[in-house]
Amino acid sequence: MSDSAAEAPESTSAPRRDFIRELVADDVATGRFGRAPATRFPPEPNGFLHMGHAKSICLNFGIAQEFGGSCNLRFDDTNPATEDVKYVEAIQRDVQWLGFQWDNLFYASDYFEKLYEIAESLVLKGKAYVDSQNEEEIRAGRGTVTSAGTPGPYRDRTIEENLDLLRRMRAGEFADGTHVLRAKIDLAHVNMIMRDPLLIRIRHAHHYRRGNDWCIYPLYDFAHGLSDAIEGITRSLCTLEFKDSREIYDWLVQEAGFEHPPTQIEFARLELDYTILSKRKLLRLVNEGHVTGWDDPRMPTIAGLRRRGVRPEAIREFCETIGVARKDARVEIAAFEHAVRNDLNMEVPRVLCVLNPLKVVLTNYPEDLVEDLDAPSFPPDVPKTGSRRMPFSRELYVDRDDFMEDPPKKFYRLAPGREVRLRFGYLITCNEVVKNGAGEVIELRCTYDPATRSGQAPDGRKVQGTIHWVSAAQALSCEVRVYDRLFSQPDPDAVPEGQDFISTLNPQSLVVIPDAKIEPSVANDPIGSRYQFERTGYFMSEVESSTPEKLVFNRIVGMRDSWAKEVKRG
RNA sequence: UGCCCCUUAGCUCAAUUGGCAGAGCGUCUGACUCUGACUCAGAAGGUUCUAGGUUCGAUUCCUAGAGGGGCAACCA
Repeated sequence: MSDSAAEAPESTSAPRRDFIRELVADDVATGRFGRAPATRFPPEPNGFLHMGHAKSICLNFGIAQEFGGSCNLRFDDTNPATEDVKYVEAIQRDVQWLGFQWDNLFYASDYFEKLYEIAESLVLKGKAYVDSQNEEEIRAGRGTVTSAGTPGPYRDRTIEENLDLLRRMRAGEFADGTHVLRAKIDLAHVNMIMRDPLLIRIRHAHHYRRGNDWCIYPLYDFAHGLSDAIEGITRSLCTLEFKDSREIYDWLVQEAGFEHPPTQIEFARLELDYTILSKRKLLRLVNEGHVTGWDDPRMPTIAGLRRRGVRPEAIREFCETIGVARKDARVEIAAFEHAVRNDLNMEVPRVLCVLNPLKVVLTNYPEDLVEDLDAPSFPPDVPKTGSRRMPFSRELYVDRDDFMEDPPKKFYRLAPGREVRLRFGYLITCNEVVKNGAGEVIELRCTYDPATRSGQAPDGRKVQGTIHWVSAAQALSCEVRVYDRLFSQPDPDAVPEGQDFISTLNPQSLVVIPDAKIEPSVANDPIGSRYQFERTGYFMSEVESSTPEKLVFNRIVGMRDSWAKEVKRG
């Protein structure tokens, strides 16, 4: 102990400290809890995990890792009406996919007996009573934020009577809603939550885990802190809206007699531009068919992001950059997209894919020649190696966006009389524009310079533009699903009276391109492979619907596009 | 109308606890480039919500006010 300073070596790369980590570091330094830091991630299994949960997961599990503590996964399954085993399974899969492993897997529903014992002990101490008023009467008796509540007629029942009633509640003698167990605190308390909060209610319902063997269900305020205490949690991290619950949390763990009980710390929940992070609202999107399911690639759920192609590394990095504070936070989607690109940039191979094909015929290229061009799969600044062969021939496809008949001056792609470089290939010049009867451009007739196979002109002339292409005969047809933000405005809830977030759904959030053309080298890659389609974005072959015969790709995120900004500016 | 929380750059967060207000993202410029990507360099951007007070000195402490948010489910 004399050399305690040596036990806490200074880290050269100290993790970013937020106010919670400061507290935990202090706990460790002072030995406040007499045990290692212990956290928990406590979802209710009534929906899929989303980015907001990811923030909480990274915080709780991250603290455990950084401070040599532990983190439990606990299902707060105290409401039989909303919960389901399918959510339990999805949540476990998502937490692990994010890269975290819990020290213990617990269920609040396993604590029902212990919680009941605590309830009896509260009754015995005169700290809780059975109230037999109905819901309306209880609400009326609670008063309002500006006026005190008034005691109901059952508040002064004897301990014996309360104990008898509570036991009979448990035995299933009473119907739903006839009785409720309440803490006996203060009906005039300034904190509404402390006005004799409800502890236990009767629910003759099927619980996905307990079946029908239990009929009195603890409410959140009663179950949560005591569950934390039972598990030996030190710091119970939750979001800001539970601030007022802290008082009942402390009251209960103290009345229940826990030594060095956990304490609650609140932080701001995450809000992200152009999407919604509320299980209730996401459930509505699913139920009303606005999306295909919880794992629709447009959903901000972990399952949706995974299916879209986002890697867990990107989510973790994002959670680190947004930090933790007590201020309501709405984060720009650009910050998330940056994290996604930043992660993928260093990891995935490059490939050429033409989303909106426009035929190019090289009039001076031999009719039946097919060359094999060597194309490195990574740019020089990515420390990975590998290359593939790209067939090159007389008929190619380029992207319609890369041609303008009457280009503005800063457009340095293809246009009549202009020369561009085909990525990994030759320099070509557009000589002729072929149109159909409707005046639409349907083909470009170009010439290539045979001396430029290296991509360089021997005479040293410079071309500014390099565009992507595929060889028409060898290219694979594929479906590309271009996903965009789910909502059309940063705050989907900011709507006029009488409307709700559904009205702000972005009708362009999914654009399906049924017949894009991709280079043939990807033909035998496993489904679920990620790529950068050069100059276009990051994509992953769709796990649910891609087949070797018909490849389907999800767009994970587009490239940063300064030309698009230029165009937008006019 | 009561109690509680929050307010620092466009956004998210820092500021060694009272000592010259910084970073990442975004924006703009430029360099580099066979991706208008990446990378690199630089710039713009601040009445630290406001008004008082304490102090040699306040983003930090105190008072009042403004704005935003939470609390009156037998949800979590």
